[in-house]
Amino acid sequence: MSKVLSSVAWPYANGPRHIGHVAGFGVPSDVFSRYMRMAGHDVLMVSGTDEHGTPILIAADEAGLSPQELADKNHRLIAEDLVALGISYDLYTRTTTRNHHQVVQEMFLGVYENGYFVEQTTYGAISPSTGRTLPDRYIEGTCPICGADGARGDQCDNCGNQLDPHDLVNPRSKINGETPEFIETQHFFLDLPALAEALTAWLDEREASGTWRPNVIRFSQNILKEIRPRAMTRDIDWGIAVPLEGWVDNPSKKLYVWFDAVIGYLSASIEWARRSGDPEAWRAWWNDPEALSYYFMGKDNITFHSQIWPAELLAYSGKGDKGGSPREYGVLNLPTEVVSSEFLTMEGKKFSSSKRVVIYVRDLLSRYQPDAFRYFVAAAGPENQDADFTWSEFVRRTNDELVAGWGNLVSRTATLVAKNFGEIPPAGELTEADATILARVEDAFTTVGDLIGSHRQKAAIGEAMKVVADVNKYVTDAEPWKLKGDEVRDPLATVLHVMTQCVADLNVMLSPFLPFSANAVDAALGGAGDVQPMPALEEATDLDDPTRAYPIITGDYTGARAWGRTPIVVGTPVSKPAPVFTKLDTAVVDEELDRLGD
RNA sequence: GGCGGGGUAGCUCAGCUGGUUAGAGCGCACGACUCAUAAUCGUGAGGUCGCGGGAUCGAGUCCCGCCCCCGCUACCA
Repeated sequence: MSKVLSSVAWPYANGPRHIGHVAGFGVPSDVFSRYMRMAGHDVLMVSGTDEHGTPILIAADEAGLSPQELADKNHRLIAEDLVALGISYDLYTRTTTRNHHQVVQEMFLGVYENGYFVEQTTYGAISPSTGRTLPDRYIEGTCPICGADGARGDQCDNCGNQLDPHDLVNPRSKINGETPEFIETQHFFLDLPALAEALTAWLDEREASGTWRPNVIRFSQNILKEIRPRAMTRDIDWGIAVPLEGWVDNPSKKLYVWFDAVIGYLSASIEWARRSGDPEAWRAWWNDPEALSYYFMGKDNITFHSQIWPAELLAYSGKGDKGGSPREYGVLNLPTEVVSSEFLTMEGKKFSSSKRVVIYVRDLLSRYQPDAFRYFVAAAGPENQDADFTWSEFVRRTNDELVAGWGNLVSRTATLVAKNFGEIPPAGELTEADATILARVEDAFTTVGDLIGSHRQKAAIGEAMKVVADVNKYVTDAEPWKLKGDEVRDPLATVLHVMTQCVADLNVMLSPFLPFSANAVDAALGGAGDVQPMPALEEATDLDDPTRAYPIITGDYTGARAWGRTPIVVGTPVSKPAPVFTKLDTAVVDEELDRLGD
């Protein structure tokens, strides 16, 4: 049994999340975490809403809200969506808590005292009307190279050249059209070159483990080659204050959102510990070198998890070229594995809210079962390469695989048992076919478990579904519906017992993927419906500010079923079940396509 | 431009360090069965593995060139 930290990417609070987001970090992290708990590990699963940064300000301005009001609104929406998906966080919190601010400032001071911050004067754009940093991408103008209009500050889409915003002809703000002002400004840069050697050693060691996805490790090593200092502060009035004299009271200098967001993994662990009653409990996952940590995200976040975050941890721990020693948090663990998904597209196109090429989590779950979506992501998601979500494929996967394959096996098993015995019958002497299918199903725990443990969820659920087909075949061959009469009462009981055991096993095996229906199937077989514990939304008080409350996601997952066969109990009453999965009318394909923009 | 990924049956995709007649699911055709949300089981049709070269006894699987598609490209989050 190991301590396993399950670190899930922090959804950004500038709006509700679409299914592409949760396909990347949500479903994979939950499948993994549920499985690891069942396998006996001590899992701490944390995340939260990322609420700082320029896009929040822009979205708030558009909505006529303050940044905090906008973040409050979206944090709640996002948290509700994640609960509805059944993502089993131990704590899902947010970055505007007092606790998070304190932890981020402590991390800053640790890095600062060890000498890994260098103060530099830079030349940057600000909005004259607000005084805020104007990021490159929010500046547009005429390309100085090809003369095309509409070039962005970072790059011209017309000629493809990398640009400096200052070189643009007639630069203007994309936010309000005003002409940006270029000013000299002081910032703290994280001295990444001084950490490059330690980062390289860490990545080499991780590569040697052979567990990282090849594209993630290669991309990470690649960006290391061109490593250079990066500014960790911004001219902005929304964010976490820089905890140094002359800076802390400056309302227009804040820490860069990414500096603080990745620290969320640590601050959420600490918040969880404080709420659990043992404020030091988080250390078992962060200070013990034996503890494992897995980070789940979409590929756009790789840089921040395989470079910036490890660099912050190394710098705080005093493990770069400049040495140093940690402060109160001690030496902190680096990621065991950065598990990145590729991207999900929507009907062949990139998700785009403005073009209405999108389906939000909330809208999908208002019309379809969460497990149908979870199944789609696990079976056909962007695990190793970009994957396309289409409504016709979603309907097909649901109807032909979930309903017709697995749901039907559950249904025919429970019905046969209910009709013939009304309870789980005892097994008599096993035939070779009985023994073979029982062994086949039990062996699959190892195969499927190993695949989930190595983040090959597509292969894992594919293998489980193959076993479902094998059990269906066993039933067809055994023909229990032909066993009528007292003289075949025992053989009938045996077949139904074996079927029920196989279904119960498969239900446990599929439960990390399909937690809601796992509980329904368990109930259909006369169980308590408690195979998979579920997360809940709670209204929590800020630990350091009694006047403030916010929703968190938490849960008690200690009751998760063990990974492996649990013998069914003879005599358990079983009645004819209602369908567990809803078959979809193929008309929904056209209905949903009509909702999309062109 | 740079980096990365991908182009394999109608569709979605497996094919690890090269080796017998290239696989799965779905779809399609035919058959079996009827316990089951018309679900299940079997059989079959269907591919010059993007294009062109190359080294090899032998390549979808290695090397070179080319053509398409997608993503990332760091002070955007």
